[in-house]
Amino acid sequence: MTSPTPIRVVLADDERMVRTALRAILSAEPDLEVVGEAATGAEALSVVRDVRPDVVLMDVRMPEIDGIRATEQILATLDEPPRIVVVTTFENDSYVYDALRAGAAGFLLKRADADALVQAVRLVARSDSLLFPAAVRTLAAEHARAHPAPPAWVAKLTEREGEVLRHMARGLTNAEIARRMGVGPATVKSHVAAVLAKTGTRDRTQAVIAAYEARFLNGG
Amino acid sequence: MTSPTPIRVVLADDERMVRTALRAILSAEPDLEVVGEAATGAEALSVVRDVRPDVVLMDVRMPEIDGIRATEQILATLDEPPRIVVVTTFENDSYVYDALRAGAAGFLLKRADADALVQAVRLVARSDSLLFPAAVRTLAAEHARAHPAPPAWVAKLTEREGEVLRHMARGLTNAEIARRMGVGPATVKSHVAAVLAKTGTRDRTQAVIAAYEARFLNGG
DNA sequence: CGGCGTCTCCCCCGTTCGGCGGAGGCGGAT
DNA sequence: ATCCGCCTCCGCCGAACGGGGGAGACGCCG
Repeated sequence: MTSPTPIRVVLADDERMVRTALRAILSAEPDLEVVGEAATGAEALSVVRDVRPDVVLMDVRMPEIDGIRATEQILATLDEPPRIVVVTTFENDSYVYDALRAGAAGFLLKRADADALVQAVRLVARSDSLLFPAAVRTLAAEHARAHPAPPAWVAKLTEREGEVLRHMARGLTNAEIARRMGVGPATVKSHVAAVLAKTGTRDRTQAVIAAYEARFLNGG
Repeated sequence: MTSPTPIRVVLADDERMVRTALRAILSAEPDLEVVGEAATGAEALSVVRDVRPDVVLMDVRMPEIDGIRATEQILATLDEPPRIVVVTTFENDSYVYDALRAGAAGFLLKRADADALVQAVRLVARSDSLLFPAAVRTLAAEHARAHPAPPAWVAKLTEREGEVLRHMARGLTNAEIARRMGVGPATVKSHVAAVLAKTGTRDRTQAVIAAYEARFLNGG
């Protein structure tokens, strides 16, 4: 059942102890072979280019180039790139998203036990026919589309104008906004006019549209 | 390295041949044991309740109760539920999302080779410390928020009313909408009134808000 | 001190909007 | 043949809206 040629693995982590531990775990398996190590993202790039491994265990936090960027560059520059498993200590969500978007084949926590580690390596080496393959990428892409950079006018709104826009985006009239904010209707009119000017819109409807497009509303 | 007690697996698929094939593959591994089979979602539920497996390979399409619902119910009703791997022929995105949302531990294509299959079973049995665990759930949750069920009023809008609402949501006035649609302003007024009535809103701004909240606009 | 931005409020004016009721034509369903 | 839904349009009215211009108060900063 064991394949004739072992799975060639490169370890990229700035801490020597981590590399040593990983090497010890992987070397105990006859079908796995650690063929290189790197302590920085840049080093990882050149090592991978030289030894052409099947799998890379890539730490996120590393000097010079972090693991995410190293992953991107490896996948972008090599013809038949290795499968890359991003390794980190904490399951920071944005790391996971970044790793997915960068094209990593998997995401592994350092607290994972030895058995999970070796099975992860075998798994990613075997291709992505398993466990949320391509679809996970589309999820990550969707996540990226869901968090675009906000337009410039958002920062230019004063606090009061922002409040008014929020109320406008809830469908309130000027009079209602005035009541809720404890000011006169004329004041609200002024704020609305300022909002229209800064958003480059001509009426409250267009302003609300702009607010939605800019994802100006936090809840919703 | 092999654990003393084998991993207990239940197969749920309405096609006998698939079950036989899976059983053949899994039985060849000393650390895996097929302890039950089910041909329907309902059957899967009772079998799992009886034999208490570690892992369930669950087909999506099944009579009576589909695999997704069966997964939901198993996870909801059992105290220490098994890890469930959803199996299907095509990598339909919505299936993947549904599986994730239902709480499945993995997603497997039927075209996956035997080795990938057994490693998948071993992997999910070993817990989710690996390959996009909890974070994948949050992604799925985000996807669910991004694609909620549209409100009832969407279906009740006539074609013309829908067009008008789209134009309203682009910030056009009644007169502009009338020009673009090649009708009189009075006609647009009628359509707008109908839209307001059916959406339960009192002015165009609130209607546009409703359109955005309902994701009535396809692009954007 | 003197500008500057912000928040507050005022008046006037024309436009737009939304609510009301009505009407005719057209096509599908019963 | 009749009803019903949809699309098309009409007039009238009050309310809300947006533009214009202005003004006083406050605080910040150079």
